[in-house]
Amino acid sequence: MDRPQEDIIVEHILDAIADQRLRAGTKLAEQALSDFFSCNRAHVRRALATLAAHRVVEHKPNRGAFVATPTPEEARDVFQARRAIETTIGRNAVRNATPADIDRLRTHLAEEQTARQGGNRPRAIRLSRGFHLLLAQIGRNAVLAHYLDELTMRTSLIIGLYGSGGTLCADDEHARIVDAIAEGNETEALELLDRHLRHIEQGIEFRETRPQTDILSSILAAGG
Amino acid sequence: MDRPQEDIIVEHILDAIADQRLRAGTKLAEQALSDFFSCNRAHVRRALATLAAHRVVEHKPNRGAFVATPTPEEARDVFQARRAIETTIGRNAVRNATPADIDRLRTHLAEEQTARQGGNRPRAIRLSRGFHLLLAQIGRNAVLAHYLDELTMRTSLIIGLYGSGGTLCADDEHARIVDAIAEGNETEALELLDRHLRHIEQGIEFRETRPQTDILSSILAAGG
DNA sequence: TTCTAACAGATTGTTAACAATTTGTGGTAT
DNA sequence: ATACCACAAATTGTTAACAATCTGTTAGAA
Repeated sequence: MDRPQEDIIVEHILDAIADQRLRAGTKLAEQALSDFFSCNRAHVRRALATLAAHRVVEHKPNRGAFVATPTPEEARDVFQARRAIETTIGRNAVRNATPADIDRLRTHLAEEQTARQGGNRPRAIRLSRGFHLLLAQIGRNAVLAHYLDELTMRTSLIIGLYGSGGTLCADDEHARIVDAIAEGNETEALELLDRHLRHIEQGIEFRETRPQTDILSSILAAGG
Repeated sequence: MDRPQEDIIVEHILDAIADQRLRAGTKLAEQALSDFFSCNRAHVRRALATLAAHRVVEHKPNRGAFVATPTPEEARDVFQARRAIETTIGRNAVRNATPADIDRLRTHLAEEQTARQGGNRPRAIRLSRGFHLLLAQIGRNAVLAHYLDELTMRTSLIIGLYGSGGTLCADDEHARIVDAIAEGNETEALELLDRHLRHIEQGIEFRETRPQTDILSSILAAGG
């Protein structure tokens, strides 16, 4: 692995953001993080620099690092970027998907449904995001996959900020996308994917946001 | 400004990469950088972490940081990602372009032509990239603009590695794209943009690459 | 000559101490 | 009661020293 110590911090925080445990605006105090990860502040500071470069953390001089708070304009841009990127990802997926890939997708769908029916919302959120990342993996373009990874994390922040109560990918939409991919019906798959993304976007509603005062350590401890 | 010291280092190195002064594989020694920027190594290390997150620097444990060396597969992915992103950027540009924007584009084209005819290759490279970034600015999607910024820098590295001698955006192609935008002809503009990007990609040819032994300080000193 | 091993120098990695800034608290005056 | 100021605590920012690792050179043996 690359620089294990720092990468662990980065991954841990990214996971917490993706899972909507860490919410927009939460302060990421250096001391708290270096305590939690049993490392020194230099590691934490570099990890925070990395996270800031990924645009999921904002750095305020002399005030510290905070989980990014996307503006409504940024939210709009993120969704448009997702449509642009996932259209190409979807096309790649349709063209590259092997039977084994279709199996992986269907297995994933089943897990999603189980989590949803079992009322396991945190897991449903994670798997819902995982579906989109799985498509990107099948599409076999690492650059687009990486950008989608970033965008889905920012989407998590946006939904946490502006989403109505139960905002979540409808998994019957996921299922229909898989059907279209399995049939090799590119037009249909891309149409469904685009509509799906627009549905997610429609589920958000801009409103005033409150300052965040969550306690960091308990949030991070909840992670896998 | 955010964290001036570090951001200066990051911007300086990004500029050098975009301008093809810093080539793939060049070692970025911490001491050399902290000497050049008159700062301490902690700043340099955080700047390098940021650059690594942007995928233009690779970090090898205990060996140091190097300008990234994109593989042929990565190059292919970068170009496909550019087509995906710039298609949406182009559409936004056609729809949002004001007469003032068209003026800016035409002014830019003139500067490009001057640089090219005057044999000023470094400036031609910078302006050629600038054209694409200007389109992104007119498109008014900050997320896509940022990704394009990253992708154009990676394109610079790719062309530096695998480009045939005079690989450069043909500026008559740029001019025709501007014409289509000025006419509001979206289909034509997007078609031309896509073809333009494919032409750039066709100008590269994968071959073995040599280890790089450039001297960092003189490269950075050449920057604006 | 060629290969190996040991050493010295240079570079990266880690840590702790100190400085500067902000934040919260308590007291005082209006 | 409220506004304001001063002080203390906490947090971020900066720096230097030290440890670990790698690189290149030199000497010696096959």
